[in-house]
Amino acid sequence: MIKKVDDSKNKLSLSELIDTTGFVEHVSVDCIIFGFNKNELKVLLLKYHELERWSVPGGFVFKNESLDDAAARTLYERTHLENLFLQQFYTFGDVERTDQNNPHRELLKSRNISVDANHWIYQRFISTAYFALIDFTISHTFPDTFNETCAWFSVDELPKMAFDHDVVIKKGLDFLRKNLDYNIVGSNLLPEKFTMKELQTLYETILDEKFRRNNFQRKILSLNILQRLEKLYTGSANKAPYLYKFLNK
Amino acid sequence: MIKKVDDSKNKLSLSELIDTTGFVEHVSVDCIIFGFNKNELKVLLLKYHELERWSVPGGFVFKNESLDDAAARTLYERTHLENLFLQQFYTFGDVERTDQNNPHRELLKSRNISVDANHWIYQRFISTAYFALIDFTISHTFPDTFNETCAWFSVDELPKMAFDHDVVIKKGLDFLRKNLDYNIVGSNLLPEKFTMKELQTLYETILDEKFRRNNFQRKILSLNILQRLEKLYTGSANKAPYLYKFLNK
DNA sequence: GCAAAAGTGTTTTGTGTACACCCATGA
DNA sequence: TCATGGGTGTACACAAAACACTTTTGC
Repeated sequence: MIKKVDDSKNKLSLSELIDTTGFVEHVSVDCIIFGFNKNELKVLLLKYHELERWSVPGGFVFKNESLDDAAARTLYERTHLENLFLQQFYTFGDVERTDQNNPHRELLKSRNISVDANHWIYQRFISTAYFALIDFTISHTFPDTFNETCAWFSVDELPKMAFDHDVVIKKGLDFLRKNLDYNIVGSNLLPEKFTMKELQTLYETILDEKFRRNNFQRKILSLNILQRLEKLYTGSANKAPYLYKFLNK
Repeated sequence: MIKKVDDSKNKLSLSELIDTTGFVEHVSVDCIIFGFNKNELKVLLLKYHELERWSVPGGFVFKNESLDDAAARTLYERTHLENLFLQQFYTFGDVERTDQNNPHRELLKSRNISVDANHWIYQRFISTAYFALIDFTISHTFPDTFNETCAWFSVDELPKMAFDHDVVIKKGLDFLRKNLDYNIVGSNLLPEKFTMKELQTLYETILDEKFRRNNFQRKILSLNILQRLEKLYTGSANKAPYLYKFLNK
């Protein structure tokens, strides 16, 4: 049914990927990686070299592996990122969801892997989606000589996406907005030390609304989740802002 | 592998249930049915006659069926309830979740259905959970001569549950509380016409806290989601309360 | 001294809560 | 006319929003 090819330079080869002995068929996990940089909320997307469509990192679930573990594992395998804040937010299970923009066929063909036409890899996936939050400033350490390309995209300027991943991202962003937690979002998307203005811009970006400088500061400080540190002198001709860190970090 | 038995009195026989030709293996849906009656939030649970454990209605997913449709279908098959408000809230995927209190073995044995020991029905299920909200006052129309017993239980006095269904119910209740929508909860859990006091008791029950009569009324009315109807004369020696209905009904 | 940006103080507005009072109902 | 429970009005506390002013920084 499956003709294996030499694909050993990859951490997890595609022929292994579709070998069903260990995987739960028709089930996958997807991870949206959110990062924040200069007024923009970004997502980290992957693209196989030979394809024109981008996708969020994800993969299959082993039969003896929990969904949460599968999310963390596939995230690591495809980005080398570890110990991220990961949270499940929705499971996508429409019948047509993998019909559109399904890159599996061309991907397997271009690699000379022949798979039976009615193999489950061509059928509908029930996909449980997670989102991860990471500090954008350490993101350039990603391995970009993987078997795929990775790049950051602004959430409102997504490229051509595989499957229904544009819908997945939209829903993930909705979830992030509705369940906004000052502590979790701030402490995972910002570097360890940050100014009040950076924190404010982060929340303004995610929620897509503006706050008053002074009222925002008062509200955040009243939550008692920040520790005030030294001042940050940038050389500009104005009062130097304090740096802060989250108490739980 | 599977020895069929005559089970034709059931809508969906167990032998069909474990016949894997049409189902996605290792995947299921579960539905928590919430009902409200006299200061108590209840869940509708099912029990096979020969078993000691109760479970929420649920079932398997056809390969050409969406998760949402599967939830609605299994709910109908096992309770004959249709067109309910149904919402997905979480997908449970821990490896040990179906090890504990798994009734499949004894159920199949008692019905003389022999299934291979390593059949997927004995393995871990990835289960997407939904909750439904229904008007308790029409609930007595359920068929109770099904192939199982069904009964209402208070959410804080659950019987011995199959699998991890107690955890599923707890998480569903949490979701309901955190995402409380006055419109959705009220218009699905109450009869068409209701008094302000009934509405208040509903919210007090779900949120497990008390409100002031007058302040609650003001707050609800300010949302402009209710239509005031005629008064309700009960024969008691006090001012008759207005009846209300939701505008979206 | 000046502009720019940060920090803090004060006033106003709005919402939630507590208390009080009046009204309808049937015995 | 009385007890009971429903409806409405008002006062207060607190938080959010709006506005104003002061402080720091480098030129």
